[in-house]
Amino acid sequence: MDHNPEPRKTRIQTENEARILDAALDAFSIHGFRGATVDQIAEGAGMSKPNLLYYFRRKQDIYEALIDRLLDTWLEPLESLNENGDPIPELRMYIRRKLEMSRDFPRESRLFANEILQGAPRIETMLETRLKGLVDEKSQVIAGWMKAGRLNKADPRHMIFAIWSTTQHYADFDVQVRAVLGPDRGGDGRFEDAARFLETLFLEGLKPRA
Amino acid sequence: MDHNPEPRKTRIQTENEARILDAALDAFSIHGFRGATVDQIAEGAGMSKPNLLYYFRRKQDIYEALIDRLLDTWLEPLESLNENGDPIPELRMYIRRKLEMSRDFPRESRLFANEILQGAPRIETMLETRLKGLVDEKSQVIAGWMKAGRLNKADPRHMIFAIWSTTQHYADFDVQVRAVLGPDRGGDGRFEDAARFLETLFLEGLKPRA
DNA sequence: ATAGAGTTTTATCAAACAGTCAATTTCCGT
DNA sequence: ACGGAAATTGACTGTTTGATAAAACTCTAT
Repeated sequence: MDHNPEPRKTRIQTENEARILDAALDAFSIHGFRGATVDQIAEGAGMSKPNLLYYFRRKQDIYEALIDRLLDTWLEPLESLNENGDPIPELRMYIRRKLEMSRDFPRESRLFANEILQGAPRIETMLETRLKGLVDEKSQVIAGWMKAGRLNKADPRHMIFAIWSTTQHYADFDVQVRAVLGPDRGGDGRFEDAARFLETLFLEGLKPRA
Repeated sequence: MDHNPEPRKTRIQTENEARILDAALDAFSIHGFRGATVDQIAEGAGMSKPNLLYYFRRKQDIYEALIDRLLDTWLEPLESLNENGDPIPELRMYIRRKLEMSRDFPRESRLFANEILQGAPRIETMLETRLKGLVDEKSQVIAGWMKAGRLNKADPRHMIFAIWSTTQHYADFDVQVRAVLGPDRGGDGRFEDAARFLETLFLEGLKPRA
């Protein structure tokens, strides 16, 4: 019995949905849900507004499709934090991967930032269930490492916040970062400089050993 | 000669402008410039839209007034970083004050975040001049401390980014922070927990001395 | 108390907005 | 090549939005 007659997608449908989501990512990541317009997205996707609305009936449907697609990718680095690995390389890896995501998917990062800034009206439930669940789980792992003396004792949850904020900063506040660094240091090398700094910060801290 | 006949403000004018700016801060900090509406601000300020536009002729004028008022307050903590003080207490103080600003002025922080997220079209020049100038100056101070062996060697500019991002995270991503911490740890104590963690992170790092 | 500046409201506008509809055109398996 | 499904379009609707004009009202200094 075919109880889930998932309508198979045509070539054109697949292509156009991809074009729409890409253009919508441009718009929503900069202006947020309310600030972005359907006309703007349609123009970015190279099609008329009615045609766009043939694929996504409401503006909100586009937005939700984007958020859904984003979540798995976004949480994957934390999910793959391995309890049985060495704490230091595990942490180093996590920071590096989060920073790479800021470099490679800045629009996705900004979309997420915009949603949270606006009070996360559309993903609040997900924050309280899936995200909280994941952080709770990984906090236990980190707390275990700390108890075993393999990491300095500190609040694991705030540690995760610190990794999120420092790495996502290079996507969300990119304009500011580049303005402050100037043309010389603000080029492509800024992510390597950031990686070096964050490794020092998170592992060694700033106070000399004395 | 009175070449700048600054029109002195009446009582009503002073009161109403304050009410408008307060309501506008609510709206712009959540929805950004495009997403916030004049009607919404007028309602928040408890007056009709034409009345509001009697005080600020264009929506953009309200926004710019807010940004102007914000900037001095926002940069003050970094400005007061004292070259002649001890590096460790100076850093500790700077982090603490930035965190207090996130706690006491979350709307202002979100307004700023929204502006940067949107590519900072209205303050780009200021970022490249005033902000860059200040960061350049204070980076020299920090670099001096590092050269003297009073701080671990690291990129001062990225160090400032790290302090900005970690502290502002508690204002800009407040919804997420509270969702992840849950009702028990997400209460008013979260800023003290954050302060403790950030002090450990920035001074000691996470790798045990061993 | 009153004149004039300062304030508020009613009515209104054109543009931008999300979304609909019927008619047309394109695509694609047979 | 053809028929039906899929895709596209232009014309349109009702609403929201930023902004204006003019008339009516209120405050305050004299």
